[in-house]
Amino acid sequence: PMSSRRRHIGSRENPQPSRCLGIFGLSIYTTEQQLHHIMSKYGPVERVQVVIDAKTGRSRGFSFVYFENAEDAKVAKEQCTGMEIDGRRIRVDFSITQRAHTPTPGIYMGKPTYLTDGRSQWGRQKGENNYYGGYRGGGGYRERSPSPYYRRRRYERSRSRSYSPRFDGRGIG
DNA sequence: GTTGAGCGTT
Repeated sequence: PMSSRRRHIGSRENPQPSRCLGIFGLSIYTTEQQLHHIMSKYGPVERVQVVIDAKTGRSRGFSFVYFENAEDAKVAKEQCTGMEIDGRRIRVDFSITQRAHTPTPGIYMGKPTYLTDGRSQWGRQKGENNYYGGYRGGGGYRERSPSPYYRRRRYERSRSRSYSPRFDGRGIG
């Protein structure tokens, strides 16, 4: 049963149309300014908020965009889902929640982003070397190949190297 | 500089 003081409408699978869009799957380098620029094509935008992780100060990879008109939000949602920004394919939906939580003085009451024993949700200790665990086989987290995401990023990085002595026309010597 | 999924704590 849902609280009568709920701050969200609808459900994850079935968000109800509103002026507020949630944008997910963002690169952590995508800015509110970029998003504003993109979303303004569909109508006046009241506000853009990229959600920042309080601990690291970096984007958590999602944001909320408030349009002035729900109709514009609808069009933007339809047009922008699947769009690529900074190498990431984004998902756009009507927001379930309509605003941030009310700030609570004192201790943080939200869901923890990280497990409290310092172990990430992938079972690796923070700071542990990436390459050695996997070769033990049988349960090592690296026995599988890197994720498609990671391989793609790696590929793009290699493509964007600005200088390569072998291929600059002069050779190495 | 970016892994994995993610609905927000000014």
